[in-house]
Amino acid sequence: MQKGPLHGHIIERFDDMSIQLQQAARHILEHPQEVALVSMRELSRNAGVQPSTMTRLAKFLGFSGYEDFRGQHADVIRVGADGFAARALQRDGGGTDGEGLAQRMLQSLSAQVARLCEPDSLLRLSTVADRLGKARRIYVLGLRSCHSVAWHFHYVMTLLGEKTVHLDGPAGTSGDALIRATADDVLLAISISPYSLHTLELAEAAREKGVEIVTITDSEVSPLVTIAEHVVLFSTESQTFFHTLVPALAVSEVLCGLLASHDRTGALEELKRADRHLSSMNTYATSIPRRKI
Amino acid sequence: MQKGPLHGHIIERFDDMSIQLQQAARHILEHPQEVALVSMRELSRNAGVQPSTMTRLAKFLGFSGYEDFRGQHADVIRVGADGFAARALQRDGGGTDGEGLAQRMLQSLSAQVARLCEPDSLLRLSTVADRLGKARRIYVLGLRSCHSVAWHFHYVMTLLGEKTVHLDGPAGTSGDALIRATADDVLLAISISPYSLHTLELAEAAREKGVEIVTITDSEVSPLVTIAEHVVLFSTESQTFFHTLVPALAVSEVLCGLLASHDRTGALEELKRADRHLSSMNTYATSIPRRKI
DNA sequence: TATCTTCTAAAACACTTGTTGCATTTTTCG
DNA sequence: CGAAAAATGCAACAAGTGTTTTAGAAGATA
Repeated sequence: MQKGPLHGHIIERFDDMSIQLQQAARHILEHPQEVALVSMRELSRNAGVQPSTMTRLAKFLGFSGYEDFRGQHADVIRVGADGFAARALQRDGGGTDGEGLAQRMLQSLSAQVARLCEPDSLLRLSTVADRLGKARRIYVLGLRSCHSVAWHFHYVMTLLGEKTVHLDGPAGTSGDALIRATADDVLLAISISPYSLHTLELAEAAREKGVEIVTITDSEVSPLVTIAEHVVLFSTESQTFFHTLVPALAVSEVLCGLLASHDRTGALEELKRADRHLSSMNTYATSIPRRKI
Repeated sequence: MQKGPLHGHIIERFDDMSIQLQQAARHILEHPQEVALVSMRELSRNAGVQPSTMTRLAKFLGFSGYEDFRGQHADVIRVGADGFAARALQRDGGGTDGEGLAQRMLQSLSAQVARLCEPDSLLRLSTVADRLGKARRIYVLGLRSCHSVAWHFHYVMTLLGEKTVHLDGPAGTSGDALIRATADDVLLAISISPYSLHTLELAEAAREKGVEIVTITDSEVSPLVTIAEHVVLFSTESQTFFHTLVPALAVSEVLCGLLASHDRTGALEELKRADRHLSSMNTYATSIPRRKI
């Protein structure tokens, strides 16, 4: 039984309460969850107290009213679900309104990434990594907002070899690379709600060619789930009007990491080759350019 | 996140639901606890659905009404609290070596995003957001691995208007858009070590035209810092051979959020326009395609 | 005991809740 | 295309919510 800071607060002030208030408080100490789960009137009935007593108790404890009191209890339940989000609750709220939003966004993103550590997620991740590792070739498909994730996955994988093909040609040729896809290949499809129609069409087409589908998507009821062999889920919730792709990118990177760790020596070999090539192409600034002006 | 038998039940019947029912169900799948913790009307508001739809969903799932439905969810929370011994088990849980790496990666990523909440970071973020907000136009530059971040920033911003120009033309035309850049504009340059030479060259060229540089980069000694007016830093440390871009993407999203919040009503207006256009173009799958095979 | 203060019970209040019937829109199918 | 059916939004409803006010009961003080 979890007992938030409220628990201690109630005990502290217990001795100063009137008999009725104590009776109400005692019942709440024994059934903290019920505060959030049932109505005040029902709670007061169960506690053998008048409804008004509950309001008085809430105010006695320093809340603006019973609804505030219940809100706190609800929060305890919410964060109790995954202890990581507990940190998100400890917002000190300082700073300008802009900084407040930024802080809320970042804390929520951090928590969402942490939530991917659940056993179920981890299992799915390693399953998918295994499947991708066994594939002859990996076709990577992610349109619109998911382009960033798809491309990043592809980019990292190109450093490790040439297993991946990015389905994102210009001039509407996105899907053409699938021409030579076979049953030995896998399509990694990435999409979030609202689901791009083109992604679904291409995935369906690939499936009909016998290509196995693996998907990174945002919900159990994503249309991709119905046609995919393996699924990894992530959350897209954000404090803003648009969906976040930070957890999705994290998933993508983890998959890259797992794939690389399957064949550590081979990966290192390929990396060296990429390094040599890129430096011979003068791609990177090897030293910080002195200011000439 | 605990997901009772209700979870499976909803998924099972999901395909038979109408669109509105699906939207409600989707929200509940993602926030099962909220069903018990907030009122139906508030839940429906958060799900973007009419209150009646919730009642209908409950009945569709075989409950006598919404209150029954909520009761079930409350029960899940009640028993979940006691059976938290199970959660302790999943903490260090053995798992395969692959899962170990995944877990380490995710926890580290989560921590790195959380570290962006430091006051210094928050201040830089809001400063940069202000500067970007005042610019006539924002040129966005991110090559190679940073392409994903640059593109995602640009993509989100296109939903809000046409302030941004993505410097990423095909066939080596990346920088051409800078032709019409003036001192009223800002270049948002994103780069990590090893720094792409082309990025530095373009940034330098822009600066000579009087364009102010704002950069999202990985170090105080990044070459971009020397020519940039404002800087936001993030970490790229990862448990793998490649650098992570998850914190960078988080920074980008926060900037988008801040920019949108500067002009909330204008942003909403633009969003509606984008919505109308995209749906008229039939871009998204409005319903899950029934399996025809 | 008389008086004052504190506490409790009950009722009235304004408001929100979950629900339902109806008109309208959208989809389906002949 | 047009009729039938399904799905949706809207508004009204009764019931229940948390709160406040009131009057009276209980207890303390002198």
